[in-house]
Amino acid sequence: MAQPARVKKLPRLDKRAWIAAGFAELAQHGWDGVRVEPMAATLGVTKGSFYWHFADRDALFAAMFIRWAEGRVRAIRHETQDDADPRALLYRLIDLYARGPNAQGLAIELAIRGLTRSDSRAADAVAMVDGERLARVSALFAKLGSKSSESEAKAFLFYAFVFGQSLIAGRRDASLRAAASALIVE
Amino acid sequence: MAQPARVKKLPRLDKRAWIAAGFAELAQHGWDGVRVEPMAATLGVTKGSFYWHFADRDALFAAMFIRWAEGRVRAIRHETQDDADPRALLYRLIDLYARGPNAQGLAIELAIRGLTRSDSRAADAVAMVDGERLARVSALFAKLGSKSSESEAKAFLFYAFVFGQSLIAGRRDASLRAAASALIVE
DNA sequence: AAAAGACCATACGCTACCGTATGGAAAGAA
DNA sequence: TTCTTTCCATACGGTAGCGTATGGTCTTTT
Repeated sequence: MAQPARVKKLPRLDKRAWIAAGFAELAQHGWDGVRVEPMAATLGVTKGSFYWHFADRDALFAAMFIRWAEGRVRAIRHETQDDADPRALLYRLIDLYARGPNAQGLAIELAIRGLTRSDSRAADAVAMVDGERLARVSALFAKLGSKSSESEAKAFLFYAFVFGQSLIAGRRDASLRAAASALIVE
Repeated sequence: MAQPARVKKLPRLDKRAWIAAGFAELAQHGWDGVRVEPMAATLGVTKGSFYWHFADRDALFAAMFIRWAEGRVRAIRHETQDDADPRALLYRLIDLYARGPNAQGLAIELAIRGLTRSDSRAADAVAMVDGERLARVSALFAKLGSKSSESEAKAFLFYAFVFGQSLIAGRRDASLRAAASALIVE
């Protein structure tokens, strides 16, 4: 009596559920944590489920790359569609990636970027996302009056800063972050 | 006849050799690649050697954190001691971390930074290095005429950009990188 | 030369996974 | 209901790597 309780009733998982579980592990323990049997345990199933949905562990990785890229592109388009006040939007974007909220998503992004050297599929996904981001932000800077070449440079600087800041900031230096942001946006 | 040749004669390794091998693996295959038995094989010894020098695999990690932090701090002091032309020095620093040269060191740095969330020893090492870097670069900006608070913000922006750029740049966008660099330094 | 210490080889037990094979149960179609 | 498809459990065999135990071989000291 007293089942593990980890599960509501009958899981009946699909690919999506496994991919989501993969991202959860990736965010917390890196690629090292994305292992079939432990994930099956936390999902309340056995690996029999996994190997029905995926050929092998690597197939899950591939699916995660694709899903991540698609999701990111969609999110970026959504985040940048309200172009009433470009300057305010830029500040909001910085906040969006500033460690505090969505540490999850940031960890995932960094983990995927860590593979770009060795895994071409990861590199493709990242290239796709970066292309979308740079195009969108570049457009925002153009709207603020920059020339085409300058807006591209600013967009590059913008995103390089956003990611770099997430790497070096220790959660407390909010004032430093704000001051540096102003240097870019203003 | 025809030994494996991987080794000159009698290795007789010490801690340093193992740590160096650890960094080599880390740069190429991430923390996943830092495994005792495979490393022993490429070093031409057996793991008997490893477990004489280190208590366990984790002890190697700890040693790597410390060595990395020390080496980085030393390097930064050396790189920034020639303060004749601060502006030129800043450009040189950017080049130093721009993917092309020293992809090795960059991969190591990113790998270590990837652990800061889960491993406090890695977090300590990174904090130590960042502190040194920010202090040094901040001093450079001060020398260029910035006020204390502003020079700190610029230093923060500078290093955030440097690392972020290494994450998103695809080796070819040298012109973008140059334009963005000018936005910071000038 | 003999003893002490530093370094490594060999061999072993053990755990954590991977992937496969096969037989069910659950859910939908006929 | 019966058949079919979809999904999962169970049970294997296999590998890679961790850490230990023990004895051997250099190297240095006395």
